[in-house]
Amino acid sequence: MPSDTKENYLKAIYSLEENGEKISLSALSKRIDVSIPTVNNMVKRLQEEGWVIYEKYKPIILTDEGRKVASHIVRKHRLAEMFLVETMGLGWEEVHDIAEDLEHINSETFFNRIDEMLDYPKFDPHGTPIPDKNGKTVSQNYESLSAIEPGQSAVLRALDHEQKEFLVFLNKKNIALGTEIKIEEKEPFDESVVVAYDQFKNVVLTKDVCDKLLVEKVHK
Amino acid sequence: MPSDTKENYLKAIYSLEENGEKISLSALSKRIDVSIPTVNNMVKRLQEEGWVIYEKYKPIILTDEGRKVASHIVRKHRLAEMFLVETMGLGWEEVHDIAEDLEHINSETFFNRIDEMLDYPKFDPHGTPIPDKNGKTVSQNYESLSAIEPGQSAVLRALDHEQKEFLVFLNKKNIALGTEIKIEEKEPFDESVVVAYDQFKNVVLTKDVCDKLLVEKVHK
DNA sequence: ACAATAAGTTAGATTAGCCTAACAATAAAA
DNA sequence: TTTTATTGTTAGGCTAATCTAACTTATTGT
Ligand SMILES: [Mn+2]
Ligand SMILES: [Mn+2]
Ligand SMILES: [Mn+2]
Ligand SMILES: [Mn+2]
Repeated sequence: MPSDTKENYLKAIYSLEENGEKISLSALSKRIDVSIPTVNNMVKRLQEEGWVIYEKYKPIILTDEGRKVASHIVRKHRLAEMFLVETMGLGWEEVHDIAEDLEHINSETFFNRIDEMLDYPKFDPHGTPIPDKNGKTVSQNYESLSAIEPGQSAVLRALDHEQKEFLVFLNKKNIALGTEIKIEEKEPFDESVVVAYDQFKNVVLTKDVCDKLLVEKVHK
Repeated sequence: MPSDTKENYLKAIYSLEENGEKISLSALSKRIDVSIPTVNNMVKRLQEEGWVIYEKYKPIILTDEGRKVASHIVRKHRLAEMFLVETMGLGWEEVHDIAEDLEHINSETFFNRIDEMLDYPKFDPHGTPIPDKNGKTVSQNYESLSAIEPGQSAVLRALDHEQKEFLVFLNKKNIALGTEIKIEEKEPFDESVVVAYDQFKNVVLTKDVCDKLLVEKVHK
């Protein structure tokens, strides 16, 4: 088993892969906030231990073993987040940091029980899919709210960032997963939109926000 | 804040102090399973950082700050154990190892919520007191089952060891906290006892086991 | 095609936490 | 009171994970 540190590297590679971003040393360096030489050195070690494949100046690839470990960490992270929200009643904005620690807990018993108590959830509190024990995730086919045309409605299904500030912002606006949002108007100048949802009308959302809201179009 | 490693040293010193054992480098070394020179070196560092007081060839003492940190770790450990048993339904024999990891989680929110969900428990699943936020513990005044005379009864209140094998043994014997045990007979030769409890009669317990069962005498 | 920029590499160093081997001090036993 | 056993100390070394400074290779824009 790799150390917690190595688990974090594998997880970071896995996430970049999940988002279709290119996996360079510098991308990794930014993601885990560590100097490039450090990443360079660590990736070599991960390679020696069979978790990744890396050649000078080429992108980093997870081996099957590496992907298995990484998906297991991600699974534990997302199960933990779900547990913290559903069973313990914490807010979706406060669970990520705690899950960063919980994901490294090494106990099948603990996570099996969480999985069972939550009735085998497929998504975490931010709508992100939870990998199963074999690392498989249900594919999600959402589009960004920015892609929805005026007059159309869409249901919020997931977020593509889980920064505390963003989640607190959504709380303040009373937007949650499942909220049906109607695009009333689009301002061409700054690409902001006017939306309506639940009892709220004429709410303005910037493009930055819309980009991060992953929705499913409503066909009426 | 000290590192997880340092937290473990402080916790070990705290536990030895709690059991009234003398706190030497070699005792610590055995407790945390690390060489004596390593402990020696670490204790010096803990001293520099103000967590302990140590002079060559003298016993180690926690500073107020050190005791505060240590009791907080112990609090988190025991709260975690209680949560794993009471809320998650794990057995008292499987929670210690998981709690060894959970105790280092750094989230007031997480542990406050656990404390709240458990309705502010005073004892962990093994009957050991949980320090409050100020490090205070309710004093327990139990005696070992070995000290109970034939004909007398006593209620099991706590254990002074929580090795998995011991707890599994107690499960097999159907002995739990709260079980009222009557001493029927004492064998002088090997100090084993014959006891009765619930529907069970003529159960033989060795002195080794009785020593570890902390009870409260029943006055009838 | 070439200069500028971005990305990756190498070397050398540091800190935390651990070890063993050899030695010194204290406490316990004879 | 010596001897023996326990306990503590010092010295020297190791690995994991990090850093900065200086340099090299690749990519990009003109
Ligand atoms: Mn998260
Ligand atoms: Mn999440
Ligand atoms: Mn425990
Ligand atoms: Mn316990």
